[in-house]
Amino acid sequence: MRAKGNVARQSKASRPTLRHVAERAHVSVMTVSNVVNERNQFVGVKTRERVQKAIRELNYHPSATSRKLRGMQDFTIGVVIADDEPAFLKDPFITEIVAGLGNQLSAQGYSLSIQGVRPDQVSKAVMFSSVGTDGICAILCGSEATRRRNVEFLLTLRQPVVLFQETLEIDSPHIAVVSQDDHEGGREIARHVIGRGARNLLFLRPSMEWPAISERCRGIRAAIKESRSGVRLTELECPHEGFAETQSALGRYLAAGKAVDAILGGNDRLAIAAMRYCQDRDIDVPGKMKVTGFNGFDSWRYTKPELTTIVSPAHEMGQLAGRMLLKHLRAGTFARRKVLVPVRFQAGGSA
Amino acid sequence: MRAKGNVARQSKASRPTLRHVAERAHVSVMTVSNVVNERNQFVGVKTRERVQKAIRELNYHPSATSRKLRGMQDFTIGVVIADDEPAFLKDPFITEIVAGLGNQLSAQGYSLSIQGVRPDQVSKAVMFSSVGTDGICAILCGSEATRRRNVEFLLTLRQPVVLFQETLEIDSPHIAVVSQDDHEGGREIARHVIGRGARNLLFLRPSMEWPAISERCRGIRAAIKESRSGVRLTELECPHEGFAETQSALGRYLAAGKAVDAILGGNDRLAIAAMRYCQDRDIDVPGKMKVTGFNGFDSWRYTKPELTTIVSPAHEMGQLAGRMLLKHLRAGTFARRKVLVPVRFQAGGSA
DNA sequence: ATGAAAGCGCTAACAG
DNA sequence: CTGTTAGCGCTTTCAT
Repeated sequence: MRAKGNVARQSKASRPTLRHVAERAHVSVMTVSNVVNERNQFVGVKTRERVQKAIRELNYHPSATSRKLRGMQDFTIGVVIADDEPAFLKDPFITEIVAGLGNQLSAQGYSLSIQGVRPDQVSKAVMFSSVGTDGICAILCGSEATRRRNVEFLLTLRQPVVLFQETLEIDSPHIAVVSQDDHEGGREIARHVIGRGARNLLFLRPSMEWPAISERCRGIRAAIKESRSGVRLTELECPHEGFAETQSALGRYLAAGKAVDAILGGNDRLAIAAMRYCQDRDIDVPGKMKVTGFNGFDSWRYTKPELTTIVSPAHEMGQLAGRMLLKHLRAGTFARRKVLVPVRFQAGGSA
Repeated sequence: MRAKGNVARQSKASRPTLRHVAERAHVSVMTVSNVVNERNQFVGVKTRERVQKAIRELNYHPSATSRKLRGMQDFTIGVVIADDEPAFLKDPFITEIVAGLGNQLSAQGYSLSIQGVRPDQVSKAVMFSSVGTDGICAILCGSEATRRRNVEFLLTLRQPVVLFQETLEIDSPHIAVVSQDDHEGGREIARHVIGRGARNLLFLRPSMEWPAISERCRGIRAAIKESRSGVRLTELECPHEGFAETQSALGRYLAAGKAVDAILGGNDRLAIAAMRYCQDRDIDVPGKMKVTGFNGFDSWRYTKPELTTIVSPAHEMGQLAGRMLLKHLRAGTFARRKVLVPVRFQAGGSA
């Protein structure tokens, strides 16, 4: 199937190749290749100009796929985001990671391929049905068993993998984990509210299991233990993480007469829902009820009083993952298989 | 360079190929290929089992790159997001589009490649340095001249292109534009505040030029014209779109003694910044000052009173773009080159 | 039902 | 400086 003359059909089949350029410039394909790749030492000035002219006239763009096959490198990193909802980029924590990763990779000539997928469908993702990446980043969620299974699967790909916020113990030299210090974040935030007199804490967690959430909760427990006071903690699961659902779950809990003087949101969205719920019922924040969030990116500013929260280094985490992956591609191994990035406590008026 | 024995080096070089599987199963590569692609009619049952065993044992995964080259199709759509800031996925409008697109493409066996890039660097994006996509989606911004140049460039790629929210007139059968009805959205929101008595409107626009913002502004002007009243509109540019910067720009404007009774945010973030500014200075919202946003996804719920805003169909726009692109890949042309998706006015308490 | 050959577009290695 | 050869991993076509 040859090109159909000069009608610019918009299809791969009709895109010019090195050979077309070579014929047009009356040189060999190799010379064109040399020009395209700026190996100027190997090409005479006049020849180069002729070739460049042909390239322009034919509107030649090299085929990434051929280069990849020939070079046995894909110059692509794949990102899989496990999520139950189709809006897999809703969480700013995730978008910051992806943006950081993407920027880092672009700067090094790599592409980013991205896919959102249900936690139980990871191994069936289009991204893995055939492999066109040099390395993988994954943000997993779901039960330990599900995550374990997905990690095992990723290992079969024979590519370096960076996981975010994963707490499973993994014993492979080709899997690294990048996390923020959620434990310390939880500890700091609990210490803060306890220091301000709170005694009955309520932790709001999304129904979907994210390992990071459990870490935050463990941090809170650690702070309670350290305080040696009679502080109590209850966990409340908020189905679907939606605004209205969160508020009605909270409403049911409070209506049952349970004493609560601090609500610790597993993330900012949960915290804001709770705060608005209180304010709508004239429960003074922070007077009667302290409210804290987690992973403040922008939304902590949206409320009045501003949200006391933990600022996440998500963008840096993405960049870091990119650097680690590319380094593994060169070195064949990860220098560090576990990296913990510090978080920052940020006081607002809500607690 | 052969594989290095049985040590599982984690590199492309050592990944098993069809040939390895074929040797192990004592069949030809073609037979393995047939098994992998489930062309069961061409393979005997016993042979198939032997091959599957070899595949499992060697941990074979087909090479996407080879398939792409051989099939002259990349099964990949590229998304370029022009943005001045590195956090190119910060805007939920964009993430919803990307998620919608990604979901649609995955469902059809396509991958999504994504890159954020400065508006004046689009043509230098890694994504285009060599072409490994079948089609392109672009969210452009910047001046008309810049966008025009970028569109021209995209045309040289000889691929179908879907642009979001683009207002330039483009005359190519291979470029389609998907937009939400920003004009109507602006009109509705202005009509609303005017109906409630506002006479001096202030439109907050981000300093980066987005065509959609201009559309919203035009819609506002249209509503003012229709109202046949002495309503006045001023535009205020908010540098960097940041919270503090927006507030100080607004502060400077109001301090100059200009009369304003309604602030129309070009997007929700700007609106929320303005609303918080007013509330901190005891300017009653909506009593003394009406405030409206645009593109409410979640954050409209974060404020008290809740934000009156326009709900964007961004996810659907992404899905739609995906369908259009894949259809072009089959049909060689776009059925419609301009699609306008309706928006929905959503009343809150802020206006 | 199975296999051999050819070639997708590109580049490393070498020959002139 | 320029050209020829071979081959990356896969699938289409044709032969057995």
